[in-house]
Amino acid sequence: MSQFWKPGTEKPRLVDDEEGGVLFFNSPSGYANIERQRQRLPVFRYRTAILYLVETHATTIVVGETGSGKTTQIPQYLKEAGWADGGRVIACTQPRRLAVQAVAARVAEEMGVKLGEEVGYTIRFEDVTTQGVTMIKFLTDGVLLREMMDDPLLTKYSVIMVDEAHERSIATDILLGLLKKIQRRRPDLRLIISSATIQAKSMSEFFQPRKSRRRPDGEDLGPNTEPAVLSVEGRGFNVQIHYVEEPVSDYLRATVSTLLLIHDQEPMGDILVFLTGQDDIDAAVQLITEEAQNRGKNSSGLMLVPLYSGLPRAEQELVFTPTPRGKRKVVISTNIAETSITLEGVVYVVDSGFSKQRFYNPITDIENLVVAPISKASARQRTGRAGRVRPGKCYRLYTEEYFAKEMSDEGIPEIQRSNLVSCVIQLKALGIDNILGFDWPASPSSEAMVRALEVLYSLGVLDDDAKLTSPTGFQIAEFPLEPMIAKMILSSGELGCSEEIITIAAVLSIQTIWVSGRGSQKELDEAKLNFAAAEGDHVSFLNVYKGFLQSGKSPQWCHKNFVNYQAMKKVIEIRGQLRRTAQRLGVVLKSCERDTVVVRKAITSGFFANACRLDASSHDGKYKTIRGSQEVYIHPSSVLFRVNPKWVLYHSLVSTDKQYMRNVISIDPSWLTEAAPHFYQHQRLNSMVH
DNA sequence: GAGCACTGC
Repeated sequence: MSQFWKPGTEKPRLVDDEEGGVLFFNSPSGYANIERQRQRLPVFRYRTAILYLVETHATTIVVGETGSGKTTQIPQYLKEAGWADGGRVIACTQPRRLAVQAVAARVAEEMGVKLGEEVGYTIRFEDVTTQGVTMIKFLTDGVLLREMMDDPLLTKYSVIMVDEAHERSIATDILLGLLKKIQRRRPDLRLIISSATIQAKSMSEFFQPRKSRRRPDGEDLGPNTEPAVLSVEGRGFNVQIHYVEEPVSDYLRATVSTLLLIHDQEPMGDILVFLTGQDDIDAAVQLITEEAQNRGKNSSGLMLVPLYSGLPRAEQELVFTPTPRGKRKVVISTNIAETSITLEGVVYVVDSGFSKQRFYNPITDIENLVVAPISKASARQRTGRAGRVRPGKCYRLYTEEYFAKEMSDEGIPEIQRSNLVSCVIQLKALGIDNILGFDWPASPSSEAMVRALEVLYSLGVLDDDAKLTSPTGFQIAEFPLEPMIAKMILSSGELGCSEEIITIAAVLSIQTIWVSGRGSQKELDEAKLNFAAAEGDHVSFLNVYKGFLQSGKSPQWCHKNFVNYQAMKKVIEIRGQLRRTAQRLGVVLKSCERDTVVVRKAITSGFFANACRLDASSHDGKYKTIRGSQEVYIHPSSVLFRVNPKWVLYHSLVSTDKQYMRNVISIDPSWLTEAAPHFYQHQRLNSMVH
């Protein structure tokens, strides 16, 4: 989301909204009354209590609702109480980059200091801190995990506050597990776990010491290891909740009619609608437009604004344009508006009760995106979006009984829904050898862990004892990339094509380099053809990158070629970081010029497990994976679509009605045995070739 | 000839 705001620019003003989201703030606040504002926050009443608990307890869990002020105030209280004395640093982690920047800026302003001095932040590509000067440091939890690779005990921090712990992202969960471990070695360290709701109980159980030591009076045994729990009320307005009386069969139609009902009967105020994805949203916009036309004049005052992350930046920013007088803004959004973006002025929320969620099947090793019912916690979060400026109303398109009896309290933590390859290598690199016995806040399935161990073993990252190999395993862990991509970079050094492979790795790290939503699909396809390489998509990426450089990194060139300029800038940035990492690890930086064979061999060294063979008996482009004989097809967006080479490698699978391979190259099967003899025994492969 | 919830290093 960093496209919304660049540090150092003045407008629009961003303010932390206590949920890691960002609020665009209209009226500038005066410096004079900052102190008074701070004291009006609900958390202020708990200042002494918080400081006392942190002083006396190893772990303090703060349950703070929206608008409590915990994120901005607690680090300042800690600093005022001396936790940053003697060169120590107070850390506060956030799940998202933009939240890190916004909160740091806000706290620096409240303290009247220059951002990057006493108050700083670190996110990937940006370290706005000064060593020896910065006392309060905001950072993404991913960055803190990376810091642990150099300093496993995080010795420079006196207090670490993990904010938004209820979101249960993979990085947060790994961090919590590791911090619990660190605590035993560092009695001086204090943890604050900040969570929005109910999870406090399970969180408190997690931080409960296995056997509680008795503390004889007067003896200093360090802090109490029992976690303390403190609740701070929020400052949101009351939101009235409406349920449907009967379950709805078509939530899209129900959404549209609810929306029009609100518009007809309720006073002015913007509406926020939660749907699942782009398809839903586009369909809803069309339905509403048609319905509004049918109904005539009364429904003409709607300003429909779709919102999802795939939308071009300019269109995303439309959600922040002030609602014209006499109009009612209707933002139709994915989950992005649940946590990442906060909209000012929303009074009505329509909640479909669904969102798209990732699920991972360790047996097939496939991640799937599925429309699934949301949790109660999610429903409450969505509801809260209506009470930011004045009392609001939330329309839930499910019954009250369903909410009470069927909905789960919390969603399944991300770590239990994901492929664990990156997560396992990170723990291994931090010296956690017993992955299956690691104390997780929520344990992933052993199948998923075993599958990750297998993949890492086949990549040569782990040895027979499941220990990180040296140097390969340690080197791969150093890269901020999926291990299979990192492996491909290491091999490229030996094959003499690291410059090309690093470009490919950077492109694969971002969602897409193409512009979406401008012009027709046909135009985009034609534009892509200019860069198409017979060898496949990865080689085509190299052509785009080359063209971009030759144009002098021109935005006009991008526009003409349907290439996303922001994405290309990101590619350059990531590429730079990967080059520096590669150099540090002794990977020879070299270009292979036009030799696409070595490029594809390097890709094969990382992705050999994703090899597929064209099924000769079928004529519809059906492939079979070598590993599991699964039926897969080349995605129509690939340059190899309908080309159907006999042997291919894919980067990832996306499953809809069929399993589609995305980002595909053609290979020679002999490269497979060359790259991974242990994985492809000769006999087996030979029998498939003939 | 079709589809990409959302983050992060």
